[in-house]
Amino acid sequence: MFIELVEWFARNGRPLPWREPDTSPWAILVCEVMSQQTPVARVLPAWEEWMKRWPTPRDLAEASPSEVLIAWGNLGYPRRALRLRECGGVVAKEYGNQLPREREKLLTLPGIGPYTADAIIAFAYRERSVVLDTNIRRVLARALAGEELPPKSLRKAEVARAEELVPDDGELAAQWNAAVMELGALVCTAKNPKCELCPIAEECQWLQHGRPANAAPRKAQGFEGTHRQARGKIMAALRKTPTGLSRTELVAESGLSEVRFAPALESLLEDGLAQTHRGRVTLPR
DNA sequence: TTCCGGCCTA
DNA sequence: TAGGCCGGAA
Repeated sequence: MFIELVEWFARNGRPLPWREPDTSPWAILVCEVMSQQTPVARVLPAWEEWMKRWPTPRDLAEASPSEVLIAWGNLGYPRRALRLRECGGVVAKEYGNQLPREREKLLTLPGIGPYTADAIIAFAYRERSVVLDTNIRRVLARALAGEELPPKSLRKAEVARAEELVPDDGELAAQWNAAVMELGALVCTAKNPKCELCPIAEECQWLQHGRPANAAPRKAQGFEGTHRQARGKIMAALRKTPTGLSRTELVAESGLSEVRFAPALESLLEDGLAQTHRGRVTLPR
């Protein structure tokens, strides 16, 4: 399985700039955080500009929150932009501006959870780690367990199953993780997978069993999204006018009704994504 | 309109 | 361990 996947990756992997060997660990961290929520096509230009502007953790930490939020633009989930900046501050102060390599230390950094820590260990430091993002989880669920999709939350058994496949050698482990992830992104997709292009189709339990649908289909998103959407509209208005707006102007600019506006603004203030300043609402200074 | 995701909180 | 957080593609 290793050879098939790594050879497939060598031929079919996308030439993404952060895969260049001279990419710094910090640049890879930035890319991972951006990619947590956003398709590669939109991360690409944002990452290029971001790294040119703030090449090291300290550079980012020294920028103001409002600058950072404006540069983050519409990448989504702006709390993560603030956490990334805080993360830069911790790395600058506690680790001499060098991203640590130990998993336990990475996990203490703001905005860095198990997936991102493992991805950094693999892709920045080329050391062995068990990377489990949704792409990899889906590929393994299909190939090994014959299931269409993995469960929502990670169980120990799933980690153990993945662990067995990761090579001992760090460089080979990094290649394995990258190859499985890319297969999930390009071929073994959630919908309409291209099994005819899959290098491990012969071994895939899911394909051999006729691609059965998941036992319990994921429940529909329903009616949510309105609050998040309202937050997004307010953030967009604040990015557009960094000098700030009166509350009345902000209601108008966001196009929200008062009943949607009020709780959304309140939650943004609580999250530190906005602040009030002499009767005006602004991005955090 | 529906779908996607890693971190964090409760 | 489930649910909230964002925006754009399909």
